[in-house]
Amino acid sequence: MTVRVRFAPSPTGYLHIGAARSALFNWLYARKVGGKFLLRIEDTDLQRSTEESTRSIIEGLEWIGLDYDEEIVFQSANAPKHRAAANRLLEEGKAYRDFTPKAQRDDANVKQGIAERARAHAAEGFDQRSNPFRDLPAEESNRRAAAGEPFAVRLKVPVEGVTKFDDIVYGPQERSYAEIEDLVLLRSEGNPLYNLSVVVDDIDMGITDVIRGQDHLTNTHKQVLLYQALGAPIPRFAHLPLILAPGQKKLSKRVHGKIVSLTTYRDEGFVPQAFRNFLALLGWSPASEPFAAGLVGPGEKAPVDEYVGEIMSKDELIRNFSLERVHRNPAIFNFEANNPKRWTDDKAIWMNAEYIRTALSFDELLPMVKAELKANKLWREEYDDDDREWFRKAVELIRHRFFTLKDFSSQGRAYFSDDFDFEESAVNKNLRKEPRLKELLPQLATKLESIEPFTMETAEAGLRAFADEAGVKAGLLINASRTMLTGQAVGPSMFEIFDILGRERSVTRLRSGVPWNQ
RNA sequence: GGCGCAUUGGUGUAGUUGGUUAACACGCUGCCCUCUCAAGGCAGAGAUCACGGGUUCGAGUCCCGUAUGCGCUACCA
Repeated sequence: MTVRVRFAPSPTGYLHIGAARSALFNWLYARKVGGKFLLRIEDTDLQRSTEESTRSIIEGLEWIGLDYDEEIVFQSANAPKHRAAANRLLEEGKAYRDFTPKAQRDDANVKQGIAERARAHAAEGFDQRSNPFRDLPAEESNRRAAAGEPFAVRLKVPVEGVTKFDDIVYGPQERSYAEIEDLVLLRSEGNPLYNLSVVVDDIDMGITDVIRGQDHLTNTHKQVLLYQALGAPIPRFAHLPLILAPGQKKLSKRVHGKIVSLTTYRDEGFVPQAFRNFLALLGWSPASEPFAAGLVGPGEKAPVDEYVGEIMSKDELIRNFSLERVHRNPAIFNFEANNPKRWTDDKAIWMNAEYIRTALSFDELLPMVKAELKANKLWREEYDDDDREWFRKAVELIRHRFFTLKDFSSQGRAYFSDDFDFEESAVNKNLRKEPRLKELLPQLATKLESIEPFTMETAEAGLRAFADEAGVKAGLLINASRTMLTGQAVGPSMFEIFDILGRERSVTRLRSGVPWNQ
């Protein structure tokens, strides 16, 4: 049977990186086994669901390269099916009407209220099967319903027994019916609830493998009960460890802000391949090669030089992926809220840099750099045309020290525009500390103008000769030139900068008095 | 409170029938390279494998307990 998996987010906000990771694992699994990856938007909570959020989910998946098969399913459109399923269970006596008036809950402390009630129940030896309407005769139930009395529909969970399932990640799971309440299927207003909707839709979509967050592990028992009541085959389940904040705290937008949203990474200049690679390694890892290949027997140490790298392309990720190697312990997303250098996980930033400088080919990198430059009005059409080779050379020169795509328009600005800012610290360090530079640099410019031909080598020879004549160290002129030409104290080799900027722009910038006049 | 899940350096992880000095990546420190900053190369610090018992000649690996964290315990999803 063909594997069919789904990613089923509720569109109540940005796409959380934990959800994105779930989507990724579903997708990797589907691609690995030649199955189908489906997308279902769980928009049953009409108050909280927004179209904007749906859009951001779809954009997020597209950005990170997860393509889905078949049409998107909107859960709200299936409400009639969910109701029909509940009514069928009602008719078959597997569910019942609960005429207890709906309890009012204040949204502020729901969790706390639930815990308190549960504690009270436990203290008095509460029986989950104590609902007085559970065994109301059908005629009376029908009569009261017909009379317009509001009711919720609950599943009639048997008094004795256990639900069991084998989780691919967490192993065999068992839960006594005594631990499971008669869950509500339909609210008194007639709207289906989460567990019912999920199960009915998963059956409807022919889902064979349910891969989702570990927060649903105990819910699964309720869903197994529903599959059984509905007479449908039970899919395989694989629950994924949660992604937590430092200190093992829940990663939430309210306390952690934009760091949890996938789109943040797009907006902050992440390469999608890099972020996908990073995410894949959160809660999963490939078998290290010596073990995978059987090169190392039990008890033997794996030779270090056979370690499999962590930088994996889409195909490598798919080839190596397996649900069996997903971990059970939660992964911590490491970052420091008040440290701009570590606004997100170090390793994510490192991996992004790795993609920018080496993992990506120039052709793969080009469209991203282009988009970044365009967004900052630094793109010129000639880069795609007459200046194509120059542009390539410039990008190859600077990409090796960048961490995000944004660096191309900030640190890299001086390569693409004559209108760039001088960093105060660079000016102080490389220019102001030596007053003679104000005179020397224009003289250097004149010297460079006389050099024929103007190349990396001749520029270097010219500069060094000029330094000797002037009786200063070459390093002084080199560092000063870097600041004059790029506005910065750091960057590529100075002679490569001369070469890439060309004689005319180099000379003009050396003569500019701008940094001194600021 | 009940039930469930987890626990290997700061972080992500490897560690496949229990077997010598617990491995790799990120981060950190130092050195080399050098016109700066990265990158790269080399070296290093950092883990009594949550804690306490038990089984065993031997436990990160098996068993029990404790602690901590997380999840579920909703007419939320």
